[in-house]
Amino acid sequence: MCRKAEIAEKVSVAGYNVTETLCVGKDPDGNAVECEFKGSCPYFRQLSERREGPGLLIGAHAYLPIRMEMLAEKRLDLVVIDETWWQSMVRHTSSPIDRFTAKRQPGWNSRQYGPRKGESAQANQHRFLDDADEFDRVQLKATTAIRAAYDARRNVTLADFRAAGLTTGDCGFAAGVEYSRLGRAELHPGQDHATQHEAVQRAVDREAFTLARTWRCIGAELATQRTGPLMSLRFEYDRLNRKTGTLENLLRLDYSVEGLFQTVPLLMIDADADPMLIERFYPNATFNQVAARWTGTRVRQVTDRTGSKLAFKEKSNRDRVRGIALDLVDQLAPHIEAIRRRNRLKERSATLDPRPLVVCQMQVEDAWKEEGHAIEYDGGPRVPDAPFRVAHFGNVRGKDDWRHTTAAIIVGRNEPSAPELERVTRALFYKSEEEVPEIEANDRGRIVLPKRAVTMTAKDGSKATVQVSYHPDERADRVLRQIREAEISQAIARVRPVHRTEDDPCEVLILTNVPGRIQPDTFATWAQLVPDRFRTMELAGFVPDLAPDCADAYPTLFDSPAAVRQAASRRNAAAKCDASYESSFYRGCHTFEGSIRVEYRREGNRRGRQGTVALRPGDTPETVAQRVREALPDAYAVVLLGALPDPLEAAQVALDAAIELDAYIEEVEAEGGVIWWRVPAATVSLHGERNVVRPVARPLLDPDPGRVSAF
DNA sequence: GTTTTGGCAATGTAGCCATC
DNA sequence: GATGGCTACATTGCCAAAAC
Repeated sequence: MCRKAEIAEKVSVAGYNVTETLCVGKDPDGNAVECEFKGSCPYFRQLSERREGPGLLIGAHAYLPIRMEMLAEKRLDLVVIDETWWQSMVRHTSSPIDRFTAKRQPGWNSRQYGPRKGESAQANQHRFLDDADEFDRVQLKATTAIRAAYDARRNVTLADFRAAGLTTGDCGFAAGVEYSRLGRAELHPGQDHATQHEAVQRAVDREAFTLARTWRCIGAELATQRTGPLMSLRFEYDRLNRKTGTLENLLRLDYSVEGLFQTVPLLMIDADADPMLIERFYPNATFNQVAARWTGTRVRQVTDRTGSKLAFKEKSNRDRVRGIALDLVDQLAPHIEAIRRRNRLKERSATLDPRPLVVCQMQVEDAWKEEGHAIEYDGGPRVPDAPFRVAHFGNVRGKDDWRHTTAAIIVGRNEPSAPELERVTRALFYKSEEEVPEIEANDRGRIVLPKRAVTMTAKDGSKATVQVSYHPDERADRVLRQIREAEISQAIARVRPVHRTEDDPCEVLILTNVPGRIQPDTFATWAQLVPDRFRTMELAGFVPDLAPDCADAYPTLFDSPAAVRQAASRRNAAAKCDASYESSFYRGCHTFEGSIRVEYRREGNRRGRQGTVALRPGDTPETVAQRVREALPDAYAVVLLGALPDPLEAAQVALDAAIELDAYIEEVEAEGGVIWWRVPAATVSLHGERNVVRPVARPLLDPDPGRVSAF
């Protein structure tokens, strides 16, 4: 990227040769001079490399509208444009109305009024004076139309300008006069960045660029058959000027610049390409669809939450999203751990990082930072403790850091307001014959996008009807979808689904009901995804068996022991049998996958109480006991029920225990005894088929199951 | 050393209320 | 109407002291 890109574009727009003005040229005295950054300029490096033969030039989208010698079309065989570039072509600027109507003269010092071949000094001066007179006449026409509309507090229309006699030709002439006031000798490559910036800034101060652009926009719209308000030009009344602290009435310009490379073969690669938007810049484009197969990527989408910006201003909703993410991280933990072991030597590489990616609105990312969560965000330092990585909408395009992530969670969506959407659409299509209709304010005076019902179908055949906002104008609606839906597909594309295999799977969770281009495998509801309070305790790592202990350990989740009981009762009502099996099974086995049973006592009650603690890598009896005491500071005499295996071996131990228990039950039943519950078959099969040579000799219901004290 | 008993922690259900 | 949060109330069951 050029270090003077913003100067380069202005210079280019003014019709100057960018290379001669900024890169390599002559100063006013005719001395050869060059840009201070030329030595480190990737542009020039690419240029010199290319001179040696066929080559490849790489530049940012910002170059698309800039005329540069190196990018002259005759020098190029093929231009390739990647991803959504059209947004970099939209511009907005504004200037005080009275600056546009103020009396001004052409710039005598500009190259426009330099002596021409065979032109006498007198003829030269006449040409200047004639232009000054002509500019006065043109300006008067425009000012008449603008003043009338301004006094009536309405937007100026094309009919107003036509009635005043203004033509497209007038506007082109006036734009040239504005540029003449830039001055010629003020810019040359020998100046340092600051001096050039100042020179351009002086021109900006003189509003030459803005005023010239204003004429160009008016001229372009006058060339249409429309008669209504201008699409590119609006009055803004009583806007605060932050620099001066005064209120101003402004002419606001929304327009788009034109893409170069119209005569050279051009290939655009864009998964979300919209033909109408591309044809706006490249009318002769043809479109080819390339089908891509995804394997190993499972997509789930919620159908009952939109995920607006407003919704995530609520901390409770941000917490719920965090809960969903942590839940998914927990479910994927064995997979993540296996990848980490495999990549142990390369774990510093961001690309190989298996931790899930959460893509959210910027405000959510900022709030999490502020709330002090361990968070690793895109562009920030590595935070190994963070359970997942975070990036925000608008900042994920083209990035490749999440190619091997195990999951992506897309949180909410970015939707522009109706007026903003209309501004962008008008900017894109200001030269077209059709106006962009504007949405009227509702009863409360708010301008909001209407909604319509859209039915989505998942790959599993299930259907969901959701309310989705849209714009009645097709162009605006396409722009809306480019901003909203395309950003979601871009976020999903970060996990590189096309390059995945069954061995490198990825779970994608879309937490918005906006239907995108990507068909989900299945739908989910918000309630299904948000962990309930018991799951939240599990994710926190310690689940006491007793309700009062739950309430004490998690005061933010439960107000009282009764609340725990009630919640448990309701939860069990939904899956009564499972809960009984599970709790019995927990109690029967000393260890379960990734967790261990603990017993402890609390002040004021000598009775032993139990709970389950999630194991972390490297855990010892002391660290487990410490976590119990962190949750319940008055807990003492914490013991672990059973030995503490490596968490990764815990599953094996649990399987042994389950098989052992099953054998015991069969034995009891063979002797005519009755046991009212069985180990659920799913628990045994969960860990896969495994040959067990013989059950462990130790009786399962050993009254002294080898307790390990933490003290 | 064994059994009984009182106290109370823990549990489940019913029902009310607020919110979505 | 569904859901989630709470309290009241009756019942269950555990622990430890008391009684045998």
